[in-house]
Amino acid sequence: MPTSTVENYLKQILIVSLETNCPEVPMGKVAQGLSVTSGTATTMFKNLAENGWLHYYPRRGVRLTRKGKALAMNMLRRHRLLETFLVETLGLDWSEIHQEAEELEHAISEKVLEKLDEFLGRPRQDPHGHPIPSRGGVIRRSSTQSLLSCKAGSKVTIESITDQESDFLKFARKKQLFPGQVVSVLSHEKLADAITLQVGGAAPFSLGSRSSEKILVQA
Amino acid sequence: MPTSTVENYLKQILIVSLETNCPEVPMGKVAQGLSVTSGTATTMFKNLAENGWLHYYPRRGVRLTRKGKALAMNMLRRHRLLETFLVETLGLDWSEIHQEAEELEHAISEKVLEKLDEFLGRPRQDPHGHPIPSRGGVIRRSSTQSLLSCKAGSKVTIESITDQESDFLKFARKKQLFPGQVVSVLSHEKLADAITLQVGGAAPFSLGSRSSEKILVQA
DNA sequence: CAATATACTTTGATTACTCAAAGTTCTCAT
DNA sequence: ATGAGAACTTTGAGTAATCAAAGTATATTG
Repeated sequence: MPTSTVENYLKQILIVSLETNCPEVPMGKVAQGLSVTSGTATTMFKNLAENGWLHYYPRRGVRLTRKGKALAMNMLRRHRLLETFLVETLGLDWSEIHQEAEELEHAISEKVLEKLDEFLGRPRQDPHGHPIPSRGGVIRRSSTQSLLSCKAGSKVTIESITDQESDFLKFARKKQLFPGQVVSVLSHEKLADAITLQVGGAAPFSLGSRSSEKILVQA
Repeated sequence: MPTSTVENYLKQILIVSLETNCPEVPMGKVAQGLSVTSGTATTMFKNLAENGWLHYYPRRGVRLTRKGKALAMNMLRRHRLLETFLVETLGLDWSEIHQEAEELEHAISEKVLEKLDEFLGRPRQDPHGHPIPSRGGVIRRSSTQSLLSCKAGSKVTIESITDQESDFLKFARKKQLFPGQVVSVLSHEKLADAITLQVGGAAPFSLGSRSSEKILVQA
């Protein structure tokens, strides 16, 4: 039985590999994502490799085994179903659910998870717009296009917000940036590192590249 | 911030002290309840005392401080609200919820707990018939009368089942022994250590003293 | 190609638990 | 009041996870 620390490492590795579209993940990204020192992550990687969760290529990175990926996918499923429950059923705010789910995902059993999935009506995506893996670990491929890659004059639909920071999410909601919303790109100044948007009839506003990268869209 | 181990020790101490109606709890009962060796519990007690959760009287036992009791009550509240949720909302079976709640109670935040309480309609008791402490840590006094103390010919109402063992709970349900049920005591043979009951129109059956002690009733 | 910077690994120590087994104190029945 | 047994404490050792700091390999850049 994996400890919750093991679960966290594997989930983080999966998240990075989904983000970068590359199955091999460097040590540093994982350590940073989990807020541990690089030495700690190295030690843990050797441990995880010994237990068959991943392959460890020193100074190069890690790659999840089938077993490791299955567990990581399951963690993502737990996390996203719990987030959905917290928003849909209990009425918590979009911006405060990440940390809550982060704790609960290690405590919920497979049986309860199944009942919860059923209770929620087997949702396909969480409140951030992220796809929820199926019980078998299959996940819908996310859009590769972010607001940053949109041309001036285009009109796109928000698919998801790939950031868990409460402050950013609060800001996004205030500006009506959430899954399903239609956004007009008024201008895109590559050199100024800024993109100007309009959502619905509200006043136009600008986002820098850091922020617009976090918003995935569909044409 | 207390670890979940600390939470478990304090909750166990509270449970024993409620059961025995005595605020001072001997080491052994706690160690046994938590399935740890007596040495482990002793070490932990010193630690808990140092951190102000309880008073430790060597070779005599422990007594929760105000702070310790507050946390323990809160754990009981979490546990019982979660059990209620698992049965009422998700439809899990009465007999399988204890272990599930045991894990979740350490992971749920105060905020989510509040929302859950509201969602459930602020229930006063859990599926086993145990009172749910209020947010302030107030708890309804449980009945001191068990089936064991009932005379032949009496007719009583079940208040609660004070056992978490899945097998016993399954048996109890099969025999229609659950909170709210009315039971007739047909005979009570002190020497034979047996009590014979009838619930509704079903066939009478007998319980030993171990079992009948676990069923609290109101006249 | 050497110097440096970056990314990673190793080492030694710490914290929060846990157990087994040896040692101590207390109680109570003779 | 004493000696046996129960209940408790102490001791020594182990596991899982962590960090800081020192060490090593690799890439980049002048």
